[in-house]
Formats: sequence, C-alpha cells, structure tokens
Amino acid sequence: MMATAEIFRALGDPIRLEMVQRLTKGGRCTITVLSEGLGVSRQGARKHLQVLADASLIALRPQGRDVLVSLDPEALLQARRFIAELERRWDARLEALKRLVEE
Amino acid sequence: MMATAEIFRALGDPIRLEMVQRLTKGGRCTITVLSEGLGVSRQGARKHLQVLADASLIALRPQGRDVLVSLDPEALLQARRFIAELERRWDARLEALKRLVEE
DNA sequence: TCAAAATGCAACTAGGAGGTTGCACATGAA
DNA sequence: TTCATGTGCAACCTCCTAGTTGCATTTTGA
Repeated sequence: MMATAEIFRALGDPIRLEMVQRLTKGGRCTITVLSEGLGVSRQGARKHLQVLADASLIALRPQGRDVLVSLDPEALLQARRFIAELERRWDARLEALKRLVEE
Repeated sequence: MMATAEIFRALGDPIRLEMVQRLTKGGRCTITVLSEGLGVSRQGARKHLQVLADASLIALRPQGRDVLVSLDPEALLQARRFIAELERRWDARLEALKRLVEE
C-alpha cells in the first residue's frame, strides 16, 4: 500500500489515535503501560501497536524484559505535509476559477 | 467513532486517497468520471465514495441524471490541525526534557 | 418516442481486522 | 533460587470491508 495511505489507515482507529496522543504527551513507555485503560486486552493493544509500527508511526525497542514504545514524528510530518499539499492544490484551483470568472 | 479517526480512516485507502487527490486537481465531477481507471467497478468505487462522504470529506449532490462529487476541505483542515497539535505537544515534551537535562 | 447513459439498490462472497484466550519464555527482584 | 512481571506466539472467532454481479430506475439526447 502507498506509504501515506498506510499512515492514515494506522491513525484511523480511536484506540490507535489515543495511543499516539499518549505518546506525544508522555514520551516513551512500555507496552503494558501504554495498553492500560483502552478497553482491550494487552494482546489486543499489542496488535494495534504493531499496526502503528508497520506504518512507522512508532518504534518498538526491546530493552531487557520490557519493550519501549517511542513515537516517530517523521510519519506524522509526512501525513501533515500530504494534507497540506492537497489543500494547496485545492486553493490553487479555486484561485484559478476565481480569475476565470473575473476576466 | 471519534470524528477525526473516521477522517483518517477514510483517507487510509489508496483508492480513496487517489479520489481525493483527483478532486483537489480537477474540482467537482460526476461519480462515473471519478470512478474511471481505479481498477475497481463503478459500484466498488461508489462504496469508497460513500466512505469519504460519511467522513464529510466529500459532498454528493444529485443533479439531474448525474451526481456531482465535490471536496469538502473542512475535514482535511481538521485532520491537518489534529496532526499539527500532536507535533506541537511532541515538540513541547522534547523541549521540556531538554531543559531538564540542562539544569 | 426510444435508446443509451448515470445511478441506485440488493444479494452474495472472500478475506482481513479486531478481538479473545491459553500457554510458553525470558527477565528482574526478593 | 524462586516467583512475579512483561512479552511473544498461536489458535480461534466474529464481523466488517472491499469487491463483485444483476437488475431496476431516472434522465438525457437523438
């Protein structure tokens, strides 16, 4: 799948969105901590984390008994840029239409 | 589902992403035109359009025999703002960490 | 008027997503 | 050592998604 679509897809779930939000607030933490209070089992949460990792939104780094989860802001940046580019093209189109009408 | 997650989810598919891109380039057009060259049937494409419409990314406006598809940039704006806010919080966290180290 | 075009609706299918549970395994702490 | 903790792996289930096809309906244009 197109990399950008995969990023959006990964963000397109309330649980995963919550996980990303927690990471922007609290920085890195373990899988277990990040999985608490989401309404799903640890294994369920783990699958969501894998989706985020596959989309490069997070990094999973084993450290001893734990696995540290950390945000990778690069994917967020890519998503934001993509949307900004869409908006830019849309605005340009509207401008062109406006000029056409005024002539 | 959280509205923002629904927007991301709608964008999280290569076909739907392509549709949105076409709309930012070409402005409004009919369902049939927008469904061409995507590798799926018209009905398949129609379902994708419904997903985009449910997320308020596009508007479907019947006009005579046709249905005009038009982009709703408000949902794009919402998505972009959401990501920007995540980035802002992430940066703030890094800054706080940095200050902590320097003290 | 009549045919073609654009669309809607419904039924059906295959596959993947999201969820669970159970168990094994490595690691850290008492 | 011993036991609790944090993870991983695998099997399984259910439901939604993405896709199809067939047919009916409305509108346009010749």
